[in-house]
Amino acid sequence: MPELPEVETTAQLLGPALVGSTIVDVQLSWPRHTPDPERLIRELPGHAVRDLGRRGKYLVVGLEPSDRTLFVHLGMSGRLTVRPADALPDPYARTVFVLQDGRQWRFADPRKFGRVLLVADPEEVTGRLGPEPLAGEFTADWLAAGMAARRRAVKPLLLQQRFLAGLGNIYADEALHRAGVSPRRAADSLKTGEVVRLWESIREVLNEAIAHHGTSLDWVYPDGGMQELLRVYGRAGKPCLACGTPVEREVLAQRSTHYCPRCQPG
DNA sequence: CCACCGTCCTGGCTGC
DNA sequence: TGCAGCCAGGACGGTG
Repeated sequence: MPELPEVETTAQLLGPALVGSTIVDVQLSWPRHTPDPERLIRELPGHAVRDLGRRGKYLVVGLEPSDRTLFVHLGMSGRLTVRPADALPDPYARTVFVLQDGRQWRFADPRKFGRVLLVADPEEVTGRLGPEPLAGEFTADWLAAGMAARRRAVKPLLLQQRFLAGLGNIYADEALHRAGVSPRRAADSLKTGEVVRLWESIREVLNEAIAHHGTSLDWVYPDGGMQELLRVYGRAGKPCLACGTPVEREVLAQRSTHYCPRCQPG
């Protein structure tokens, strides 16, 4: 998916276009995107966008006058755009929020793995998420304690959103490479220095990706500039940028995993 | 707690 | 050129 940096980029790009706009209609061509389509159609119109934020990989839309919250998860292929009233239709626009001035806020999602959720209590969604990697709550000490309590391999642990919110397959691989930690290492086997390096690497790679508007993905962010800065993801067989050893790819926990066998031993 | 599998979906790429 | 098969950024639920 779109991971944390891509969602953050989306929130920053859409904020100026959406904040203050009122939603007057909701059109669903793929109702399964949302658990209760009729409720969405009934309750959302009339609300204005108060603010736009992000939590983990969710776009968080604060609404007024009621204090309901709209969450959008982009899944694997979701893309959010705001288009003029007379824009050509998008065959992949599964949900269209029509704004008062006629513009269309579109959720296009070819693979249909995305989600749209309207809730009264945001905790219904955020309560199942681990800490924000870029917030103060995510400290090296917290990471060390969390890892020490888990025996599973470190990469699948980093992908678990209830452990830490926002990392996906690309940035998990990148963070582990920067930290010099093998994705297969048991979480509780990392030494303190390795945990600290991993903590720094996670924050570094996410901040860098946000600065470059995320990574180019087929359906999502064709202009993301992080693509060329990836060191292992998608580079199987190519030399590690640090040591020249060919990058390896293997499947770990059902996910393709890229790493340098020399920089990330074990 | 954890490894592993299936499921939800479609489009693009690869190789025959 | 055509096309079947394989692959993909996520996440959940079930099983052992």
